Amino acid sequence: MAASDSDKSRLDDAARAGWLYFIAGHTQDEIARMLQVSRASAQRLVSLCLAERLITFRLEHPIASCMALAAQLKERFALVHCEVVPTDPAAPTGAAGIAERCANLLETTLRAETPVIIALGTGRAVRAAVERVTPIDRPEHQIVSLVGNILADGSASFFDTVGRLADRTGARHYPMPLPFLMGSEDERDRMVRLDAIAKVKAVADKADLKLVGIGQMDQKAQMHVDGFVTRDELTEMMRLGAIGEITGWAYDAKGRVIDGGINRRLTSIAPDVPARAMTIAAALGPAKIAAIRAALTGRLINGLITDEATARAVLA
Amino acid sequence: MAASDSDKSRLDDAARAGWLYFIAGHTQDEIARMLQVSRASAQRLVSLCLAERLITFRLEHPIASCMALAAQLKERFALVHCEVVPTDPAAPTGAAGIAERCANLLETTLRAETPVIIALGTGRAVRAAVERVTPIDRPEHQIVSLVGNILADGSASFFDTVGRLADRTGARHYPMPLPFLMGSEDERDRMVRLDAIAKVKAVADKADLKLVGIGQMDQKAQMHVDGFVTRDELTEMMRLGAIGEITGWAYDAKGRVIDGGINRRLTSIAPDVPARAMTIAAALGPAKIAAIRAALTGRLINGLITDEATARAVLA
DNA sequence: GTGTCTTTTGAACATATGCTCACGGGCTGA
DNA sequence: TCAGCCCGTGAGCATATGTTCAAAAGACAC
Repeated sequence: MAASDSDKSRLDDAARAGWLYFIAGHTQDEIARMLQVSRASAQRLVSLCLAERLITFRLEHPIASCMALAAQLKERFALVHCEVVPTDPAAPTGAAGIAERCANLLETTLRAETPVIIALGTGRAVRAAVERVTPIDRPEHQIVSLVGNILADGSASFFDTVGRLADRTGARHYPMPLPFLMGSEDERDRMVRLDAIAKVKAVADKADLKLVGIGQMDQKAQMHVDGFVTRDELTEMMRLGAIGEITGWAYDAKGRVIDGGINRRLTSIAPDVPARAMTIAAALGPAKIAAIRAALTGRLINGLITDEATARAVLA
Repeated sequence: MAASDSDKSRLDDAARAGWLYFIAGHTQDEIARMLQVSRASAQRLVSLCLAERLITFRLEHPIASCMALAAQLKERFALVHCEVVPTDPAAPTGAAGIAERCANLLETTLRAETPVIIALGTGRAVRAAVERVTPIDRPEHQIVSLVGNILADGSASFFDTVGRLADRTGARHYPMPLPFLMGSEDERDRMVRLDAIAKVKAVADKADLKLVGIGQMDQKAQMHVDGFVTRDELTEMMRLGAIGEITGWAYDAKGRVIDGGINRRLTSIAPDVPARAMTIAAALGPAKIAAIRAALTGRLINGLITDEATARAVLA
C-alpha cells in the first residue's frame, strides 16, 4: 500500500514534470526548482514520464504516417534502408516522389570520397532517379548495369541508365552490351562466360549499392510491354508461379527465384539471396503490391523506396 | 508558386525531423545525417516542427488537466502562484489534497534562510495544512494571525493555527487575542488602536506570505456555522451583496469589499486591494465557486490552491 | 547582367540534458 | 535489533541542444 502510494505520487510528479517540460516548455532546471527536487531528479521524472508512456506525441502531418510505415517495413523485413513518400493524389502511380528519393540516395552515395560501385537495374523510377541526379565530379566511382540493354530485335534499349549517370559524374561505367534474353540456356551460358561480360559481372558483384525496380508478372508486365519477352514467355512464367521480377529474374509469391522458363535464358546478373550488398528496390502502385511483398519476404532486396498507399498495402 | 513549394518541402522536412526526434528518439546529429543537412539545420527543422504545431503532445494522466487549468487560472487572473490538484472522487469537498499542497508551500517558504513572515487566515484547508507541516527549526521566522480567535461568548477558538505552526518551527508568533467581532464600529476602532494589537497588524503588514481560506456567504457560511456571526448578521451581509469572505471581510460578486454590516465591526486585518504580498487562497467545493471567482476578480488574492472540479467551474 | 536586399547556412560557443558513480536512508527478513 | 539489500539521490562529467554571428546563396528591381 505504501509502495503503491509512493509509486502513484511519483507518477504524478512525473506527469507534472512531463507537462512542464513538453507542454509548458520549461527547462529541467526550472522544473527542479518548482517541484523542489534536484535537477537530476527532475530529469529522471521527465524520462519516467516518457518511459511510462504518460505522454504521447502526435504528428499532424501527412509525413508522419509515412515515417511510421517506413519504420514498420524496416522492422518487419529487417531492411537496412526504407523510405515511404506521400502518395501523390493526382497521380497515384506516378514515380516522381520516389524518384526524388532515389536520386537523393544516389547523390548521397556518390558524394562519398572513397570509391564506390553503384549497380543499376530496370524500372521507371530508377531511370527517373538518374535524370534527377545533380552533376558531381567523381571519376573514381564506377557505375555498372545489371541488365542487358539490347532488345530481341537487336536494337539498343531506348534509355541508357548507366550511361546517363556516368555522364553526370564522370565515373567509369560498365553497360552490358547484351541481349536481355538469349535463345537458349546453352547460348546464355556461353555468352556470360565471355571475358568482357564476366568482367562486368565481377564489378557488379562488388557493388556497394544496387538500385533496382520491381516488375509485376501479369498481363501488363513491363518487360512484356517493352518488348523484352513475348506473351507466350510471360504466360509460361506465370504458369510457373511468377509474381514479380527484379532485373528480369522472376520469382514466386514466397520470393523464391524460379528455376525454369526465361530465367534460364536471362543474361542479367542474378540477385543474391539473401541480398548482400545494399539492394534497394524502388516501386509503387497497386499492381506491384504482391511482387514487392514477395521480394521482401524472399530477401531479394534489403531496402525499399515506395509510397504511402503501397507501403500500407504491402504491410496489410 | 516556387515559394509555396519550397515552403511545403521545408515543412515536410520539419515533420520528418520532428518525427525522427520525438517519435523515433534519434538525436539531432543523427537526423542531420539522415536528411543530409548540418546539425544546426536539423535543430531548426525540429524547432520549426514545434513552432508550426506540426507535433502536439498529449499527456494521458489526470495531472495533465490540472496543470492546464492552473496555467489558465494563472493567466486569466494574473496570479503569482496557482496549483490545481485532482479532485478526490471519494470526497469531492475534502480538503486533504489542497492541504497537502499548502503544507508544501509553507514548508518551502519556511525553508528560506532569510527571516520570513507568514500570515495565516481562516479555513479548514489552512488548518489542515499547518497540521501537515514537517517540523523544522527556524526561530528567526515569524508567524502572525490575520484574525481574532475569541468567539462572541468569550471562549477561545478551538484551533490555534498560528500556535501550531509556531510549535513546529520554533518561530516567534503573534496570535490575535481579540474577539472576531466587536459590538460596534467605535469599539472596534478603539480596540485595534491598542498598542498590542497595532503591533500585530504592523507585523502582518510586512508578511511575505498570506495563506487564507475563502468562505462563501450563504446559509451554510462557515463563519455562521462556527458561531462567529449570528443568522441575522449573515442575512444582512447577503442583503448587502456579500458572496464570499476572506478572514471575515465580506465582498460582493465583483470582489469589492463591502462597506457596511459586520465589516465595520471586524477586528481582522483587512485585505490589501489589490493584494501586495503573496496572498494565496486555499479553497474548493461547489459552494465556493462564486466566492473564489469574485476574490480573484477583485484582486483580493494573487494566488490560489484548489482542485480540478472547482478550477474548471471558476473558469467556466 | 548587376548591385542590393533578404534569407539561409554552418562554425563556434553557451546552455541544457543524460548518465555514471558512490553514498545514504529506509525496508526486509532473520 | 541489526545486517543486507534496494532504491533514490546529488555531484560531476560527457553529450546534445539552442543561439549567435558572419558569410554565402537566392530573390528582385533596375
